[in-house]
Amino acid sequence: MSEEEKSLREKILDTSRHFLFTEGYSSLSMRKIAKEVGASATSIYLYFENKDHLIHTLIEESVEELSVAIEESASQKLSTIDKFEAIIRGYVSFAMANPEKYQVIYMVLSSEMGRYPKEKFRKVRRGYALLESVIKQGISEGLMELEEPKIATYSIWAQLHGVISVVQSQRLDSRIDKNKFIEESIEHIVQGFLVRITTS
Amino acid sequence: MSEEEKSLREKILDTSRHFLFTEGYSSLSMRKIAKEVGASATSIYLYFENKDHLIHTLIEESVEELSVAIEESASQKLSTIDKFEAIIRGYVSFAMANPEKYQVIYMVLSSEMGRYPKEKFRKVRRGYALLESVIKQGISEGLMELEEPKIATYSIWAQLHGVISVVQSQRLDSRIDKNKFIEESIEHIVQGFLVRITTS
Amino acid sequence: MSEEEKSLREKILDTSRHFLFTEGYSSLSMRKIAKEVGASATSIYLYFENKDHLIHTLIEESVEELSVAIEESASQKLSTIDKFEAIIRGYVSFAMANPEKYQVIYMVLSSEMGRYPKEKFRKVRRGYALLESVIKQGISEGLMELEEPKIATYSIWAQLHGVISVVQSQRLDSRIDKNKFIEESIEHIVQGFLVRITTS
Amino acid sequence: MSEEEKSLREKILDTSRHFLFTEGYSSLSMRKIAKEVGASATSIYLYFENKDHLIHTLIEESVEELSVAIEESASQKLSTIDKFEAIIRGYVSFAMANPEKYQVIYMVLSSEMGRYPKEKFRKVRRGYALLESVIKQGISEGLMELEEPKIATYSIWAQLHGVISVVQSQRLDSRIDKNKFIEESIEHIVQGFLVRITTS
DNA sequence: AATGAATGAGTCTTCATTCAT
DNA sequence: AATGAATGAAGACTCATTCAT
Repeated sequence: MSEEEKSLREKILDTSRHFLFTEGYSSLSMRKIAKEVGASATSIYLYFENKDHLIHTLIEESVEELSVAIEESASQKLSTIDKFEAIIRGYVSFAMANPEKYQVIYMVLSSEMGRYPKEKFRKVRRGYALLESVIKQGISEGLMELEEPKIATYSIWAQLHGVISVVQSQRLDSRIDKNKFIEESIEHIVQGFLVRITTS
Repeated sequence: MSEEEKSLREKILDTSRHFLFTEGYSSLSMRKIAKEVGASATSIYLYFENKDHLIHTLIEESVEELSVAIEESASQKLSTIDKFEAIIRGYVSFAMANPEKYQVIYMVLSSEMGRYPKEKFRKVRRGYALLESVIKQGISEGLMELEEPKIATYSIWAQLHGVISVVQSQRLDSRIDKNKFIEESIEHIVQGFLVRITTS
Repeated sequence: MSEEEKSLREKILDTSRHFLFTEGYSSLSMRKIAKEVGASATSIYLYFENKDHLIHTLIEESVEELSVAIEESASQKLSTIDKFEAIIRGYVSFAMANPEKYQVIYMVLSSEMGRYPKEKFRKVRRGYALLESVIKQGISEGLMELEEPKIATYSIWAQLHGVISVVQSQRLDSRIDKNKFIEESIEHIVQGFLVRITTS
Repeated sequence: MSEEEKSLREKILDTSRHFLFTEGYSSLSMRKIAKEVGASATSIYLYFENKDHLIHTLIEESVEELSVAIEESASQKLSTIDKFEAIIRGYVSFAMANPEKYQVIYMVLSSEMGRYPKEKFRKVRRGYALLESVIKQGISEGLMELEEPKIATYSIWAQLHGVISVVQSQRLDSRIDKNKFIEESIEHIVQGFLVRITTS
C-alpha cells in the first residue's frame, strides 16, 4: 500500500523534474506528467495539492540533498583548507552528478516562479553557513585575507553556479572539454580567494 | 507619423522585455503585451511575424548592445591589463545598467527556447573573441600564466554571469550590499587569473 | 451512465454532420458544435483528438454504413441483372435516406481536406469492387457489352453521384419532382450500360 | 489607367479562382490573395465590395463563359443529333479545359455559400434551355423517346457533372485513363437517351 | 487510491474589414 | 488608385483544476 503509493509519488516527482530539465517550466503540464507516469491527471492531486506544491516539493528535496552532499563532503576532511576545497568540490560534484536536481533549484526560483515561500529557503542557508564558517576559520588561520566572509561566501557560490550553469545549459563552446573547463575554473576560483604567499 | 510608428514597435519590445524580466518566459503572452501597450493583440503581428520572432528580436538587440558596450569599454584603454579589466567591467556595467536586456540574453536561451537560430549566435561570439585575444596578449606579456586561453575566457564569462545573476535574481542575502558584492567578486575573479608575482 | 456517455459523443457526431451538411466545411467550428450540443468546446476533445479526427470519424462511419447498405441490398437478389440494379438502387436509396451522411463522404474529401488517410479509403473500395464483380458477371452472361468493366463501374458511380448531388444541393429546377427525376435518371443510366437487343 | 486597373482586377480574380481550386473555400483569404498579386489587402476593396462580391463575380464570369462555350459549340452543327452531342461535348470540353473556372461554378454554390443571389442564376439557365430545346426537337424527330424533356435535360447535366467532378477531384482510380473514362462515359450517357432502334 | 467527465480561462494566430492618408 | 495601421471577432487547441464515483 504505502509502497505503491510512494512509488507513484516518486514517479511523479521524477517525471516532473525531468520535464522541467528538458523542456522548461513553460511546457510542464500536469497532463503530460500524468501521461508519462501512466496515471490520470487527477491522481497527481492525491499527492500534491496543486502544480505549485508539486514544484515546491521538487525544490525542497533537491535543496535538502544538495545540503547533505556538501556536509558529507566537508565532514570527511580535517584541515581547514581541505574542508574549504571539499565544500566547493562537493557542490560541483553534486551538480554534475545530478544535473536535473541541481537545475531545479535555480531554474524555477528565478522570475518564473517567485511565489516560493521564503521560509523554506532556510534550508538553502545551511550550505552557505557551513562555507562561511570554514572561511572564517581560514581567515583566522591566515589562509585567506578577507574583510567580509559573508560576501566571499556568496561570491564563491555565485561563481561556481555560473560555471556549472554554463556547462549544463550547453552554452559552452563545443571545442572545450567540460571536465577540464570545470577543473580549471575551480582552481581559478579557489586561487582567487587564497592568500598568495605560497609561491614566494 | 514615423515617430508614432516607431513608437509602438518600441513599446512592444520594451513591454515584452519587461514582462520577460519580471514574470518569465512562461507567462509572457501576446495578449498581456497588447493590453499593456494599449493596442490590440492583432497589432503586434503588424510588427512581428509571431511570438518567436518578437523574442528573437529582443535577444538580437540585447546581444548587439552588449557587444557594442564591451567593445567601447575596451577601446578606450591602451595597456593589456587595462583592456582586460575594461572588458570585464564593461560587461558587468552593461548588465547592471540594463538588467532586463541582460537577462533576456540568458533567460530565454536556456531550455525553454531552444529554437533560437544558431547562426544568430555569431554575434554573441564577438565579445568572447575580444576577451580571448586580450588574454592571449596578456599571456605573451607574461601577465597571466594560462595554458588554455579559450577555457579561461569562458571561465571568466561564466563566473561573471554567476555573480550577476545571483544579484539580479535577488538570491543575494539581503544584508549584503550589492555594489560591494560585485566589486569584490570582480576583484577575486581578476586575481584568480593574474600571475601573482606582485607579492613576492 | 454509459448511456449518457455515449450520448455526448453521438451528439457531437450528429451535430458536426449536420453543420457540415447545412453550412459546409469552412464554417464548421468546434465552438459552434460545442454550443449546439450544450457542452464546452473543451469537452469535444475528450472524445476526439482534434478537428480532423472528428471529421475522419464522420467520414469513416458514413462510408461504412454506405458499404453495408449496398451489400445488404445486393445480397437479397439472385440474378445478375437484379444484383446490378440492386446495387445501384441501394446506393441511391442510402443517399436519399441519409443525405447528411452521404454528403459527408463526398463534400469533405475534395480539395478542402486532402489529408484524409489514404489507407482508410480501402473501405470505400468495397462498394466499387462489388459492383465491378457484378458487371463482370453481367458481361460473361452477355447482358452487357463492355470492354473495360473498371471504367464502367466508375462511370456508373460518377453518374449516380451527379444525379444525387444535383438533387441534394438543391440545384434542381423547382418544377421537377425529385423522385421522378431520380427514377428516370436511374433508368437512363442503367439503359446506357445494358445491351439493347431487347427491342430488336 | 483603365489598363492597369483592369489588370489588377483580373489578377485578383485569377488568383482567387486558383486558390479556390487548389485550397478550397475555407482557406481562401483576402490577405493571401493580396500577397499573391503583390498588392495590399486594402486594394482588393477598390475593385470588389467584399469577399462575397469577389466570389460572386468569379461565379458569374465562369457561368457566362460556360454558356458561351456551349452555344458556340452547338451553333456549328446543323442536325439535331449533332447539336445534341455538340452541347454535351462542349460542356465537357469547357470543364476539362478550364477546370478552375468549372469548379468555381459548382464548388462554391453548394452549402458553403448559399447566399448567391438567386436572380443571377438566370444565366445558368441559358445552357439548360438550349439543351432542352434540342431534346424537344429530337423527340419530335423520333430520335429520342422521352416523356419529360425537362427532366432529361437535368439528368444529362447531372450525369455529366458527376463524371467530370469525379475526374477533377481526383477520386478516379489511378489505373484508369482519364480521357478514356470521359469518352466512354459520354457515350454511355448519350446512349442512355437515344432510341435504340438504330442497331436493329 | 484512483479516475473519467467536464469546464472556464487562457494560449497563439488569422480573418475580413475600416479608416485616415 | 493605393496603402499602412489598426482591430474585434473568431479560429483550434491546452491548461489546471474540480466533482462525482
